[in-house]
Amino acid sequence: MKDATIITADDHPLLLKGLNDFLEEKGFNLIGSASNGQQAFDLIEEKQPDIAVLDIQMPKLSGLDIAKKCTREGLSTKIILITLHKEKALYESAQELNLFGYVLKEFALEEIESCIESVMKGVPYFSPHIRQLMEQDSHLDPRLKMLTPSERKILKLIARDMTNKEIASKLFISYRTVEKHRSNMITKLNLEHKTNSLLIWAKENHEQL
Amino acid sequence: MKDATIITADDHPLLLKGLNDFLEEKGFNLIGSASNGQQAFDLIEEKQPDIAVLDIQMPKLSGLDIAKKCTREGLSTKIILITLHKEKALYESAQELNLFGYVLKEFALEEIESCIESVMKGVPYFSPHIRQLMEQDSHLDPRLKMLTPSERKILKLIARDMTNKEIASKLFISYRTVEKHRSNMITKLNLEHKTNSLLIWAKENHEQL
DNA sequence: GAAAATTTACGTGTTAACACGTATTTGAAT
DNA sequence: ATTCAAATACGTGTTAACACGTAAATTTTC
Repeated sequence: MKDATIITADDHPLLLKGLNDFLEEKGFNLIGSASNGQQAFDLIEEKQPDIAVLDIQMPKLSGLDIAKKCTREGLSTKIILITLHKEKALYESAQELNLFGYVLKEFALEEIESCIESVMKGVPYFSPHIRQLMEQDSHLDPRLKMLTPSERKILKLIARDMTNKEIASKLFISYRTVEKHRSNMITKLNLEHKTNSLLIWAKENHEQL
Repeated sequence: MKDATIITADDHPLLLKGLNDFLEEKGFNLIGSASNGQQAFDLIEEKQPDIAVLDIQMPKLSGLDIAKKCTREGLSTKIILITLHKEKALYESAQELNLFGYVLKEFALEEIESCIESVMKGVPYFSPHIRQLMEQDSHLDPRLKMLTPSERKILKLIARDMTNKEIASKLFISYRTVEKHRSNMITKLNLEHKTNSLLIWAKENHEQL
């Protein structure tokens, strides 16, 4: 069962060593390893492994970029991403790309093992941890759910440093409308009644918008 | 020479495994390992190792917090920090705390080995990489050097969401003075002449302040 | 197809953040 | 002792961001 071929890639040598050591100790069939995205993709093309365990953030080519290229070029390598961040977008695009797993770096080693073993059987594995986080949106500010679609759109533009007038002309609406949305959002988000509170909030929370 | 006692701590199991495996392969005298900050500090107190290799970002107690506590409690353990980010503040506070080394996660394993060996001899080790980055301030916005001390102080407070009046009363100066500093900073930093340009800039660049 | 939510928009008023000029004081360097 | 940068502060004016109320048009939902 453990004869499925695996390659790994990470730009952090320590982490890569930890991962490779671990896989070898557990008897997995590790056939290659890369320290950046381009190398990783070349390796996948050359060796056509069954599984590739990739870091998301790598110089030149990210793990996600690699997943896209593999899909485009019809490579059947199943991809497991390892990352520091819980990004919802990834989870959502898992179906479109050949993403078979998604593991956080802080997870226990057992979880990584489970993930690889599951993927070997062809069963996608997304940790219960992640499921929970994603589906409950528990890491998101619950107040965000109070906002309507238009409000959200405007909030994103605020986070991109646009003024009410700029937003208004971009969206072909009156700047007074934008002002109103802003005011409503401040109420909904229960922010301090200071002049730039919304801009500040948008800047600080732009990740989750 | 390699009989100096070492403990390690990191909340990412893979990285911790990589680090520990590496140290043991190289024949270092690894006597303990922790997976979070509190555990790490307890371990240092208990075993009083010569060297502690700590991740900066850990739950509960960060690597820097641990360094502070060790200094306060007179522990002589020499601390090496491992981190993802190049933070200037760390480099600057190295002298005050018992920080003996500072290594980026993307560094090669050899560099980590060099660092530990150097610290064993009592010689602080800050990678040439980091030196270069820090001293050239190449990653810093050169415009920051245009700012005077007072301006910088105010800019930091702006980044902490304080209004001119709040800053003024905190610093016991007139809010008009703060306004003037703000205006001058906008000119010096060559920002867009929009109402919130300085707040935006401060928010986006608060890391390097 | 009626009810509810959302989007659009304005009137009116307040405050914070800026521009630009000017001016005094202070501390450090020479 | 003088010079010069920095810190302090005000006058005056403009603009952007908010509060709060109101209200019509549109879309969604049931």
